[in-house]
Amino acid sequence: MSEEKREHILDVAEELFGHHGFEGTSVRLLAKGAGVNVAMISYYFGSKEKLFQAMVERRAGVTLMALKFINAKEQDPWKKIEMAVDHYVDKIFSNIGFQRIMYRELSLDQRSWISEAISNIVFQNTQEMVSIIEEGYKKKVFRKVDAELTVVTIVGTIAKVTLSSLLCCRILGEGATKDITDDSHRKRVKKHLHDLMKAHLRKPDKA
Amino acid sequence: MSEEKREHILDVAEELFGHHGFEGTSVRLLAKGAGVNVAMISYYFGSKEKLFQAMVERRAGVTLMALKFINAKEQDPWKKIEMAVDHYVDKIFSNIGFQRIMYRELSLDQRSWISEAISNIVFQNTQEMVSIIEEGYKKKVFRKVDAELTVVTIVGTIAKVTLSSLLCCRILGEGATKDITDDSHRKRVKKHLHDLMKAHLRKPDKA
DNA sequence: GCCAAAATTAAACAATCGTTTAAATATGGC
DNA sequence: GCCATATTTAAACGATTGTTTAATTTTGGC
Repeated sequence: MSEEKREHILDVAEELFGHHGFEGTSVRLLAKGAGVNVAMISYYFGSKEKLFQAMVERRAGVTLMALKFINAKEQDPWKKIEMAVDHYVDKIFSNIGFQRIMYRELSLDQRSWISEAISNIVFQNTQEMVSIIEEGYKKKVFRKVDAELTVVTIVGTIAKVTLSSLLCCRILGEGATKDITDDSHRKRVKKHLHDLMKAHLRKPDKA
Repeated sequence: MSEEKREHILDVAEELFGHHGFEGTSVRLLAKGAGVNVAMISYYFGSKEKLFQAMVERRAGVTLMALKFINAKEQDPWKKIEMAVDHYVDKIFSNIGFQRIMYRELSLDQRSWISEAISNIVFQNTQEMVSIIEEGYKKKVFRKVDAELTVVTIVGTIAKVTLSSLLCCRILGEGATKDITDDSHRKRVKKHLHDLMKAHLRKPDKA
């Protein structure tokens, strides 16, 4: 099979699985969406579940390397946190569909091996973020906080905003005209998280 | 139908929908789980979707009243925020299954009327929390922050922790022995959020 | 232009889906 | 104990599920 056709099917799969879930997306709908015959899904990928797996594996693990790169750089923890937050926000906003699939899958007990794979990815990313915070302790620029839950707060905030366009636009209250992918939302989330982390990690003024 | 039997079916439905999703839970599985004949689901509730609706409506809207009660009390905003956070944590930790169903449904384009209903509930709760923060502005005890995203941060943190037992226990790293519902997790999340909000909302010391 | 391999097709497969039917049983007022 | 109503049952309904089959078309090296 041509590589571009395979990629096209995976693109369509990500789109449809994102909107309707795994069980809610039939093989016939996938085939029609990709403009191929129903039998081609089994022919190319083996099964619906293996197509799902291929779709997950295509996206997974890319974030980790970027985080490691940020963390490896020789610079002050404040800048690192800021860069990591920006990277997270950009990454998730650029892959909202896949983001929703990941967290939906994590909350289900349906395909445990995929849940575990996703869990591994998220866990490794979290650890990388934690090590940034811990470096801040050592360099005595951050106060002691609950590092793990601080990372959860960052990721959780972004995940919540990108969970639902409908809800996000109502809560952020910038009119229904703007889509969730609008740049203003992205900037606003970044600003909020920078502000939040600055206040949260700053050492108290010695009185 | 006896009220207790109806409640029992709804309990089982919440459990199964929570673990396997709407499309992943067959009517026959629901019936077997509740110990009734398959036909009884249609007989009692009309359809699988109406059973789902009944299950959602049973839980929805209860949180809002409690929040309004907290907000109505005459006391300082710091105490209100603390109480609201505690209430949110307790509420969500006590209904993890339903929590997962809500956010899963919000991220899907499958049953739009249910998504809208859930969106309404979450939005109203958010507004109530925002008004607590805004009262803090007026009383000049909170600094100006992005109130809406601050609420998203609180809810997002709790949602992320309760999303997956597997992931939560790995990130929080307290051994696989402890379940996600363990009291220590709940306390730790409360402490983190109290600490976070204190740092985030505190007015900077005038230097 | 030929031929084996790969790709694509429509049709059929058994299994399961949500729901309905019609018969059997249980219930409660009289 | 009788009868109308409500409940419960097993069986069947047509539709859709994911996958396979077998026939057909397309492809690329020689």
